[in-house]
Amino acid sequence: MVLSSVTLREVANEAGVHVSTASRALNPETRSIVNEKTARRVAAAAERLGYRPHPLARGLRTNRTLTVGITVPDLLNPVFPLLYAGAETSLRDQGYSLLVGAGDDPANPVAASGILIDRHVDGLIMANAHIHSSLPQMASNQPVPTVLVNRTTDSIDAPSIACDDHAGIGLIVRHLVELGHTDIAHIAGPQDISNGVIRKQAFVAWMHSEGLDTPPELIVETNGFHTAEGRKACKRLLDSGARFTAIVGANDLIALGCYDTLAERKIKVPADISVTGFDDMAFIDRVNPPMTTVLVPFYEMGALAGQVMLSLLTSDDSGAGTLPTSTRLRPVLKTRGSTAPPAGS
Amino acid sequence: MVLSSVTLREVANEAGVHVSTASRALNPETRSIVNEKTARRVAAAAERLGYRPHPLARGLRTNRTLTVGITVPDLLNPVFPLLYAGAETSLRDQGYSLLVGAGDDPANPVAASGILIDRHVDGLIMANAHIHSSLPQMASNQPVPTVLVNRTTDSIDAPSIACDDHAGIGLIVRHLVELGHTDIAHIAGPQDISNGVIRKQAFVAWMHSEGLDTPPELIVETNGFHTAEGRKACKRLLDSGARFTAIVGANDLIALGCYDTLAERKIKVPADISVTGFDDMAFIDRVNPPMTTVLVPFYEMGALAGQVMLSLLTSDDSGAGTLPTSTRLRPVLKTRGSTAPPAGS
DNA sequence: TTGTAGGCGTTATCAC
DNA sequence: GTGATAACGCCTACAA
Repeated sequence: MVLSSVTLREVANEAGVHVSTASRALNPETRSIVNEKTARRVAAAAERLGYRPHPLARGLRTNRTLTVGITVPDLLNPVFPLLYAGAETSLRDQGYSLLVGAGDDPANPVAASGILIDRHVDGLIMANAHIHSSLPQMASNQPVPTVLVNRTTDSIDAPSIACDDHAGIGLIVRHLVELGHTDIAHIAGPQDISNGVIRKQAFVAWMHSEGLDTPPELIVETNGFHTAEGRKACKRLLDSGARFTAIVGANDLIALGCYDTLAERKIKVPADISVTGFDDMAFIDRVNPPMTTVLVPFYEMGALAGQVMLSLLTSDDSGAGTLPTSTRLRPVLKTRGSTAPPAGS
Repeated sequence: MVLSSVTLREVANEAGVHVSTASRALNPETRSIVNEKTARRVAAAAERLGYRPHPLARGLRTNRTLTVGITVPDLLNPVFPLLYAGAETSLRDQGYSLLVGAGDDPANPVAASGILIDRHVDGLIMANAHIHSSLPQMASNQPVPTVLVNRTTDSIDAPSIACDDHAGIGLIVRHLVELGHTDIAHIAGPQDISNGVIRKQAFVAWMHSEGLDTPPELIVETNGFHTAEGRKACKRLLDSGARFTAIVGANDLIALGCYDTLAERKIKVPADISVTGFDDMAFIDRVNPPMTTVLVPFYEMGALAGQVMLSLLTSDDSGAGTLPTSTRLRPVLKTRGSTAPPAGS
């Protein structure tokens, strides 16, 4: 239990030593310098008085806040709380707290991170990068140690952790082809977001490698990974008059939007048209019909991002020899009730 | 864009004034004391240099961090990100940032808030209170300004914002009675959480006021508002051999657990048994069957909690005349596909 | 091994 | 109305 605001000076008095000795005794890094016995006396005094170091005073002095910022596009998409939980788990043990910034404005990608930077976070985990996002700069005029997660971009030179979207789309396309589909549509995500681009490119590539065609009218783009965008895009697809028996959604929410539009038009999933998602977000296995999708390990991505951040934060040579690694996690196909052989077969 | 670490002293130099004058000129509270013209000169210099006050230095001096902690039981339940978003919206405009603490350990209710307190949050929004939770204490040995939200407890003397659970259960019970149900079971939440207690009591009260019986075997309790708990409780209910045609779940997740157990036993919802939830969490309208539930305005609750917190934080007389208000927001019945007249009618 | 002194950037209390 | 000075609590050369 946290009790009173005891200062280091009081601990020092209680232990009969001077402040600096108390400081050294309590700091793991410098504990070795101090006499074994006095160190224990100080520790005991600190314990007895319920001493808690003042984070602001310490931070002002050390120029570190033990705080890491994490920016996510949208907290209401359940995958991002999951990502957060992963990162938090990795960082909490080392004494770091997470400060969340939510927002997905492409025009002002730094908006969410700006407030975090102003608060002097020691590092930044970006899950909302746009392709042209630039690395926000820190008060010290040096870039904040940054880790990209979920989305990547070449314009930020930072370690990145993401899902192997190319492979994921491959799982989906092969699954549909095995079911007998040949006319497959794709509702792509925004093309200023890496996931949107990669999944679309992967879709084309895998279709071709299966010997299938990808006519332009069967690929439509959205302005966001949201249900409403999925609804609109699905309408465009249907209104184009093009024939297809399956829709590959760029993520689960877009695919959910397809559910809505198809239901509106009395088109049955999967009897008339198969629909697939991407992410395997919470509860997507319980919608009607349960959605065939690809699991993206968001929790693990977050946990890994946290660990990479830790290694960035504790690397002695700051910036020089740190190698920006790029990790791609393996997706897993989740076959459920939204896919079936095409009507004609 | 945040650029360099310019200090107040540099701004003062640039403007040709002393640091203290610069401080006063930049602080809205004290701007009036300083000469109109020099104030503008300082402001211009600050703007030109891209000055950002150092939050740690300021906080160390003023003993305020412009940070509010929010503790939630479980970020993976989509209602809590919603709550968070509401609070964040209210507080951000006033310059406050939110620090999240997640956890729901009844044995150590302060666990989640402890880390926040240690970081000297200016206030605490508790959404994870247990009935016997005590008010965590601040470093200053004075209680942190606290707002209870979502869950309440008498053992903490703080303003509270919650849903009118009693009324909500009334909506549910009347709905089921109108459908013709008379044998209605309740799967209650944990009885060390206000929502669990109130909803259970309300269930009994409303049943009686409808002239219906509540035999003890038709009321089972869970250890948490989770799907797994709902599954287990539903099994106990069925295995008791008692007859019933409807289950009132203490929240949506518990009701989802019922879906699972009932499906396992080939019992159809709502044909054989009707099931209701509580919260109207995201996507619960898309499960199979779409769940009849009661909407709890979590976003509004969060926003209100943020505003109450602001008034606590800006009240001049600290603690003396502040009246702990208690607000109950109105729930809304959402009739969907998980409820129907009982089989015999 | 321990004590001394200075300063991180800001605000508040003086005096001018 | 403005300037000088101290202090918030902590860490860290440097000196002893």
